[in-house]
This record gives sequence, C-alpha cells and structure tokens, in this order.
Amino acid sequence: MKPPNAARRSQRSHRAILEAAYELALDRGPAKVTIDAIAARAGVGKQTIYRWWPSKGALLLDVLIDAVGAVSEMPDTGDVVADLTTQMTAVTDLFRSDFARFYTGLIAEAQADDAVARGLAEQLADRAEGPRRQRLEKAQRDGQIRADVDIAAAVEALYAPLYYRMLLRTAPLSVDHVHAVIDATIKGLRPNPV
Amino acid sequence: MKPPNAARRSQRSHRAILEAAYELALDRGPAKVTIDAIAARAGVGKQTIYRWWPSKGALLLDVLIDAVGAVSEMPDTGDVVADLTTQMTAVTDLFRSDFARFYTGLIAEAQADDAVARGLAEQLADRAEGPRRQRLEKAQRDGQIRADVDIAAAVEALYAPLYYRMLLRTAPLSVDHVHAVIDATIKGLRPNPV
Amino acid sequence: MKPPNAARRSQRSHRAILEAAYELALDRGPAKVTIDAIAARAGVGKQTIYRWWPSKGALLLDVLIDAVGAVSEMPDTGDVVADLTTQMTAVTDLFRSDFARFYTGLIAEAQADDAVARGLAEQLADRAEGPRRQRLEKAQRDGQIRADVDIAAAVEALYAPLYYRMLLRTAPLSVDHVHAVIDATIKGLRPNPV
Amino acid sequence: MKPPNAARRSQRSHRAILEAAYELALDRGPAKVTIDAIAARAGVGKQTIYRWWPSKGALLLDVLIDAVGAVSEMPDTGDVVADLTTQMTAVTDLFRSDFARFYTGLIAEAQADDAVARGLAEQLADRAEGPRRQRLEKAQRDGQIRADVDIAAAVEALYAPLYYRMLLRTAPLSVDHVHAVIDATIKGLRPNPV
DNA sequence: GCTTAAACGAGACGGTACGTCCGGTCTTGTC
DNA sequence: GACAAGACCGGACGTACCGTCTCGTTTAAGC
Repeated sequence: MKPPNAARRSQRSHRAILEAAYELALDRGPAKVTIDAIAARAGVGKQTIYRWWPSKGALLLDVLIDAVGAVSEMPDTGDVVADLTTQMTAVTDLFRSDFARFYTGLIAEAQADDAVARGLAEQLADRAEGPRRQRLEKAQRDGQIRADVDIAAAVEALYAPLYYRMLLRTAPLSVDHVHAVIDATIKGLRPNPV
Repeated sequence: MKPPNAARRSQRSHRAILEAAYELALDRGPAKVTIDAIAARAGVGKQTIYRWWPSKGALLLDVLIDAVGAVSEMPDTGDVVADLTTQMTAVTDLFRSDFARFYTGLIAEAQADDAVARGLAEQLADRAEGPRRQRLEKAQRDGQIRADVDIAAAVEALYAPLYYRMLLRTAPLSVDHVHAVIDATIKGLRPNPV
Repeated sequence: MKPPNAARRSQRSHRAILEAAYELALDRGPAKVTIDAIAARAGVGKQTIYRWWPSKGALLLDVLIDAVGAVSEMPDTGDVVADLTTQMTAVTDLFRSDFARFYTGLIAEAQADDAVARGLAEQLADRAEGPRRQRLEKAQRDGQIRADVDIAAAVEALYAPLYYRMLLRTAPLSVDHVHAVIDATIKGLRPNPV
Repeated sequence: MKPPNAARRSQRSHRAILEAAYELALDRGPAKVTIDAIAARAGVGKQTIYRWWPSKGALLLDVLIDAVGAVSEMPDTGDVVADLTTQMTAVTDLFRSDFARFYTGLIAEAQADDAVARGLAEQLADRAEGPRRQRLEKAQRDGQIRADVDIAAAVEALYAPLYYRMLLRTAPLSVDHVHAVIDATIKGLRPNPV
C-alpha cells in the first residue's frame, strides 16, 4: 500500500515538479523553496510531491541529478597536471556560478536529513570522485604520480579546498587558487631534495 | 534608536539563552531548534532573543564562539609533521564527536544567511586558519617546508579534506585518513625524484 | 481566489469552533477569549478560524446567532400590555442571566469593529425589533395603541431601558422596573386628561 | 507602601497623560489605544501611568471626566417638553459627534472591567440622570407630569433610546427621532381618551 | 541650602496572543 | 488509482503590548 504504482506515474507532472523546483531554487535559494510553491508553480497537487519524494531534500537531490547530469568528466591528454588544472578550473567556474547556490543549499539540507546526506555522498562518490580517482590511478600507472600515494587522500587534497571555499567562504575561488593548490599538492610541502 | 542599550543587557538572560540554545542544538540538531523552544528553556521572553540577535544563525554562531573558545591551538614541538599529525587528529576527533552535528548545522545555516556566513568565515579565519598558517610559516622559516609554497593553499590541502568528509560524508574520518592526507600533501603526489 | 470554497468546509470543525467559542466566552467573558484558546479547545488549526471569519467579533456574532436562535417571539393574547409585560420580563430575565455577559461583550466588540456592528444591528432589527413592532402595529390596528404614534420610537421607549441598564448598570434590572417602564410609556408622562 | 504620595505627583505628567490619551482615543478609537503609545506620546514612563491608574479603562474614565466636565445641564424654561426637546437634541448632537466614538469605546471597556463599569455608572447617575430626574420631579410638582409616574423609568424611556441607537446603531440618531420619542413617551401609547 | 527619598523618563524583561506561513495529511471530485 | 485542488491540524514564525522591574535623573520636603 505504501509504494504507489510507478507505472501509472504521470511523466508530465514529474517533469513539471523537477523544473519548478529547479527554477524556484535558483531564484530564491533552496532553503526558501517551499513544497507549496513548487506545487503551485508546477500546477500539481501537493500530494503528488509527497507521494513520490519523502522530503524536500530528496526532491532537490533528484533535481540536482536531473539538472547536472554528467558534469565531471575528466579529460585525459596524458599530462595529469594539465588535466587536473583544466578540470579543477572547470569545477571552480561551476562553484562560482549560480549553480553554487543550489548546490550549497542542498548540502545544507543534507546536514539535517540523513537520506539526503546518503544520496548526496553516493552521487558525489560515483559521479565526481570516481572519474578523478581513475584519472589519478592511470597517472600512477603511467608513473606521473608516486606509486605509494593514497589515491582517495590525493583527490581530497586537490578537490576538498574547492568545496571548502565554496561552503565556508574564507576566501574566493579563483584560477590562482587552483594553481596554488595543485602546486602545493603535486610538488608536496617538504623542501625539494637537492 | 534601533539598537538597544547594551549596558542594560541582562547577563543572566544572555547566559541562559546561550546555554539553552547549545543544549537544544546538541540534542535535536541545530536545524530543529526553534526560537520558541530556546526562549522556553531559558525562561526568557522571545523578544529578548530577537532584541539581541538578528537570526537563529547569528545566535548559534555566538553559541559556537561561547562554547568552543580556543579549540584550535597548534602545538609546536619543532617537528611540523608531528605537530600537524597531532592537531589534525584532534580536529578529526572533534569532527567525529557530538559537536560535529552542531558545527555542520551552523554551516548549513550559513548557506542561507549571509551574516552567518560572514561571521563563520571570520571565526574560521581568525581562530582556525590563523594558527595553522603561522605554524606552517614557522616551519617554512625552519626549512621544514618548501620556501615557495603558498601557505594558504597548503593549509587547505591539509585541512579541507577533514571538513569535506564531515560535511559530505563520502567516507569516514579516521586517524588513517589523517596520515594519508599528510603523506600525500607533505611528500607530494609526483614520484620521488632521484 | 480569496474566498475559500464553502462547499468543502468541514462541518465538524465549524461546529467545534462555535461550541468552543461559546463555552469559553461564557466562562471567562468574550473579551478574554482568544483565537488561540478557541482553536486549542476545538482541536482545530488557527488558520481554519481565520479562513472563515475575519475577526473574533464576527465569530462571536455567529455564535450568538447559533446559540440564541429564535429567542424573541412575541406572544399575542390580544392584550398588548399583558403581552409586553410577559415579553419584557422574559428579556429582563435573559439580560440578568449568564448570557448577558456574552451579549454585552459582543456589543463591546461591535464598538471597535464595524462589520460586527453592522451584523449585530441587522440581527437586532430582524430578530428582536421586527416582532416587537409587528405586535405594536397589530395593537394599533386593534385600537389598543394610539394611531399616530411612531412605532419605532415606541419600541425603543419600552425596550431601550432594558439594554441601558444591562450595559450601563446604573440600576438593576427587575420586574418592577419592567412595570414602571410600561406604566410610564403606555399611560404617558403627562397628567391624565379629564 | 502601595499608594504613592499624591502630593508629590507631577502635574505636568498627569496632564500630559490625560491629553495624550484623549488625542489617541479620538484618532484611533479607545480600543486601539495602548499604554505604550500613551506613554510615548506624553513623554512619560509607563510606570508613571501604572502608578496612578489601575487599568486603561480607569484612565479613560478620568479622561472622560476631565474632557467632558458638566455637559448635561438641564434647561428650565418652565415648559418641560420644550426643555426635554432642547436637551435631548443636544445629547443627540453629542452622540453623533467624534466624542461618541470615545464614549462608546469607554462603555465597551466597562463590559470587561468592573471598576470602570462602576465608575461610569456613578458618573452617569450623578452627572446625567440626576439633573434629568430633578427637572422631571419639578415638572411633576408643577403638574406638567403625571404625579404617580416612576421618575427613573420616565428618564430612561426618554433617554435610553439615544444610548441604544448610539451603541447598537439600528437606526441613526436625529432630531426627528427625538421628537418621536418625546411624543410617544409624553402622550403615551394608549389611545387618547375621547 | 543641603540632604535624601520619592517620583520620574527610559526601556529591558518574562509573558501572552496576535495573524501568517508552511509542513505533512486528508478529502473530494476528475480523468 | 493517480491526479489537481485545496481544506485541515499543528506548530513556529516575528511583532505588539502587557504589566513588572531595574536603572540613573530630577525634584521637592524636611532637616
């Protein structure tokens, strides 16, 4: 009795809800989007939203997946440093766009809603971290990355600073910042052996 | 005429509010704390809260400052790697404690409230990043850290992964994680020369 | 779009609200009845009250209409003085009962709320003054009342003193008072001719 | 310890409060006057109001006494019907002026505040009904009013309709209304004996 | 004329109720 | 049976006033 029959789901309503939620989230921030407003803009009954999503966060997560798709493809020119620079710059641009508001809002939602947190972590691991790790693992096999380095830690040392600045706003994101992080991480912090 | 006379502020109420907010935030999460509940638990009129804080986030920020105090002191044994290990392990422990729930909730609040975002960034820059940078700068002067490295980027490469895991929960925080991040960052990702 | 769809109104809630309001008004006086208390006692959301009534006074007016029904029937024994005595005594009894508190409270409300004033005046004109005038007009046709007397003024001369004492409390309402007013008004104040 | 020393009372504040209350009551209705607003407009601390008056109603009652003074003097030309016509017309004019709003508001206040009700009844009995009864008693002695009529009832039959229309607004006050009431009451309702 | 206790202005305080907003559920037709 | 519409209960919001309670500051009485 709980799960409704997905086969009878109205595709028209489904799409209208995702689009309404996305538009509202962009223009007032996800925290200020209400289910009422989404339903009204989508021309949909509130029950239809509650029928298919357990919470506002879950809906926003679907909106994210729907809107973003496969954003994080890693280039592979053979030069891992160049590729990281390219891709981290792209991420920085994304994190400075209107989309950031949506993304940070969703992360905020995840702090109070475990289902959203799990979905978001999974999404992040699969779509974002996965390709990054694979690229670094390839570079490791190519001898461009030290063989005994922990790949997960390496990805985080490179990318976490971008999320950190987006979320905590201690300093602005910039291309210079990308270069500085790559320089520090690739070359390492200890003095160059002579 | 707008700002109330701070000299007449009731210290008793002020403390009771901070304590009530802290206790409530710990036991149900900051997002579910209501001004009504804080006022009731503190034995205070709601107006007294609204008189002195512009938003729930601003109050929680004060609670953070009040509750945490000087948490982030950097040790200085002369060995920067040992000191980073010590301190990052302490931060990891903090980020795995009940306090994390409070902290992430406040960061969530900051995503929808610019004043909180600013206050939090300032707090973070002054109390957390400051000592970390100073320790690395000293290590730089001591020759333990490469002279041309960007200190801000270095601090982020080391610490941002801790915030990243606390907030995004892609993987658990652990002592091993701390070691992996330090190894990757200190030694760097490129193959050891020689 | 503003007025809600009356067809979908919950009869259960409607009745519960009227009854809760009536009980609360009787036991603490209409001025001290709050919308919060009515909603709580009726087991109803406050919005449901605000959806259907524009003000507390409007609700109390509906309560009056609901509670009183057809109180003011005029008897007709053929003897207009006897009938007036009977009916004014009944009104006096009503104005000395607990109901008076409710009624005076509603009249008080009307002094600050024009909609209530209009509703109350209409109610009074239709349900109370109407039958009284009709009885006097019949008596006029029967030759028991002087043909050239202004019926509206006559009704007021007889009944206004009852409202006056209920509201201003310069002296108590009583059967003797009824007799005195009827005597003064029916026989008139000027000396008996002859 | 309770009653403050009246000798030290500030006349300046006393007057300012009465005036502020009167002005505010006229321009927004007594029900919407707040102690806060009176204090602010009078340039007076709220405590000063609470020190000298037990309730808003009590203050408004003093305002009434202060503002109205001896309004209800009865003329005495020797012709009681002419005198009643003159004076009831004056009362009607007063009840149609801005003052009516103030007066009805105070009567409304009295319905929920016994002290105000008592004060108002006393005021009414002394200042308004007293002179009216005395005039009718004189007329009785002069043979213009039937000897066995109840004077209190007679005064009410004449004047209560004016209060009734002011408070209940079933019909407008007017000179014609005054004439009709006087005609009905003086001549009486029963047919003229032939 | 000096002292001192009161009454005063200002306004912060603990509370209560306001009228609004929204979350999540339930109900009533329609398709 | 999923849907659009929207009424419903509940509960938090931020505001307005209540009546009480400090705070200094006049101010007028009595020494």
